[in-house]
This record gives sequence, structure tokens and C-alpha cells, in this order.
Amino acid sequence: MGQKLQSTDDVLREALEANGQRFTEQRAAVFRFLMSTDKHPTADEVFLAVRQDVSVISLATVYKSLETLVGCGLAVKLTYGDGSARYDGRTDPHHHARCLACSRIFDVAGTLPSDEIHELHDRAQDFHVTGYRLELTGYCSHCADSMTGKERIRA
Amino acid sequence: MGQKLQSTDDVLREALEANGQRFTEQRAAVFRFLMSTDKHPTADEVFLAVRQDVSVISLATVYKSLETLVGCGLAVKLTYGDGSARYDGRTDPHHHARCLACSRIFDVAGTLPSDEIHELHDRAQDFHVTGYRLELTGYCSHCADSMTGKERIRA
DNA sequence: GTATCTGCAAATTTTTTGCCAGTAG
DNA sequence: CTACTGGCAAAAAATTTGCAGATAC
Repeated sequence: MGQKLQSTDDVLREALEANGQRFTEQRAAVFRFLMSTDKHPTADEVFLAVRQDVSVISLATVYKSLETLVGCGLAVKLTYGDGSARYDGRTDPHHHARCLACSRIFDVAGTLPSDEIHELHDRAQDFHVTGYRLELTGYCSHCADSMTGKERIRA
Repeated sequence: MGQKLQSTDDVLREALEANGQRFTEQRAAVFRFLMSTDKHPTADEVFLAVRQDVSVISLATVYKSLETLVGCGLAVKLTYGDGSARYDGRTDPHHHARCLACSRIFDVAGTLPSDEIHELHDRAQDFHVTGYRLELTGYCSHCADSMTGKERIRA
């Protein structure tokens, strides 16, 4: 709770200033929550969690703050076409695994080996690659257990 | 153009029947259009294109048809959190590259080498992997050309 | 002091749904 | 025949926006 060397708030303040934006309590609360969870919350979930932390914040501000964080490279927006976008506060390289049954998203450590990344750069001719995103699909252990095995056909 | 052995319609009919669904002219038109383009159209774009082909079809039906195709494994739904979902009729394994400037999506041939896929399976402990999706981000040649080089910072 | 940010409510955009008539099998 | 589909228009869900007052710097 106290101030450490380079607290979460400091990281945010620095990133915001680098992008010519101001540090506000609302943005800090959103950022703190994102950093504190390995869930991948929707804007609405962030809103519900953060409103307990900060007395007042509106959903619109949460949307704006999240967009600001993404713009500063402090968060990543994930979409799956099933309802709402999700936000990930982890900025170190990692992958995601999404359960096709319960839609939860799990982190998977690691990155592709650099030679594979080079290979991809080469294959994407005429395209200047700056990043990539890898998502596994399948079934989490919980959902896999509660299945007979017959429904697990569609990838 | 004419009917070959195993026409596009036949493929569709077969897939639909396998999933206990009926073959209809609307679904066929949507499917034909999806197969005929390497763009990655939104539902609305499919609607606009298909309504010229088939005399009457409604946007709601396009949505329903696309969802049916996805359910039969004949199309893939892609979302990027910037507006609408996009649909891809190519079902052979390939990757996508998305331009951060113009939002267009390009196909990138190939798959990950199988040892890398095994590696991913292993790393995603307790998760039954059935598939994956790899997306490159960056700038297409057209957008890269029209940039000074300074704006190309954010990945 | 001033440009930027927040909150509110209204607007937009995208997608889904209910219901009746039409049609595939 | 009968259940599944399509069309329509209305609803729902998610996200964005305009503006006035508050706030960071």
C-alpha cells in the first residue's frame, strides 16, 4: 500500500507523461485493478471492481481509461466476437488459451522461438510486421472433465 | 463457373446435412461469396454483396447464415475489437496479418511447425488444445509507404 | 490559468430475437 | 406434412460522444 521504488502508480504516471496525458485517480484505479488480476476482465467487470475502490467512476470513463492504457502500451485489448472485449494488463510476451465451453481465457507462458518469428516475417511479404498474437482454442480442465467426450469435436 | 464435380454448393449441402441443417439459397449465396473473396468481409459487406446476387435477403439472415457456416466449420469469425466482426471462408490452415493503419486483413500462408505446436500443447498445462490462431500485426506495404516512419512506433 | 479529463445521458453501432409466413425434405 | 428458415422490425448489448463542470500541471 505504501510507496515502493517504482510503484504501479509510478509506472502509470511515467507512461502517461511519455504520451502527453495526465495522471488521474480514475486511470490509476483502472490500471491497478488490471495489474492485480490474471483474469481478463471486460470493461464492465473493470467498472464493477473499480467502483468499490474509487468512490466515483463512470462506465464511460472506464472505457476511456482502458483505451488510454492500450494507447500507452500498458494493456492489451482482446476480442473474441462473443460479447464484450476483454483487457489484459500483462504486457510481457505471452499467449492466451480460450476455453470454447466456458469462454474463460488462460495465460500461457512463453513466446515463439525467434527463428519462427523470422520465418513469419519472411512469409508475410510486403507486410511490415511489428507484433503478433497467438491464441490457443480448446477446453480448460474443468470443462473437459464435465464432458462425455462427444461434444469435443468442433475446434 | 458451371457445375464441376463437387461444386461449392455441394460442399455446403454436405456440411449442412452433416450438421442436421437445411440447404437454402440464402446460405448458398453467403457461402459462395465468402469462398470467392480473399477479403475478410464484415456481415454488412456480405449483405451488400449478396443482395446483388440473390434478389432478396435480409441482414438478419446474413448474420444467421454466417453463424450457421461457422457452426459447420465452413467459415471462421474474426474479431479485432474495432467495429464489426469479419468472416473468413478459407478453412485451410493459414494465418492473418492485420494492418494497424488501414485495418485490412491479409492472408499469410503456412502453419506453425508441428514441434512448435507440441511445445504449445505442453505449455498449456491442464488445457486440452484443439486449435490455434495466429495473427500478425503491423503495416501493409501501402500504409507503410505513406508514412514518414515516425508513426510506426506502436505495435 | 488552461488544456485535459470526468460524468452523465443520449446517440451510435453491431448483433440478436420474436413471430408469422414460406419452404426444404 | 412438419419442422426448420427467412424476413421484418423491434430489442438488446456494447461502445462512443457532446458538453459542462472539475482537475492536473
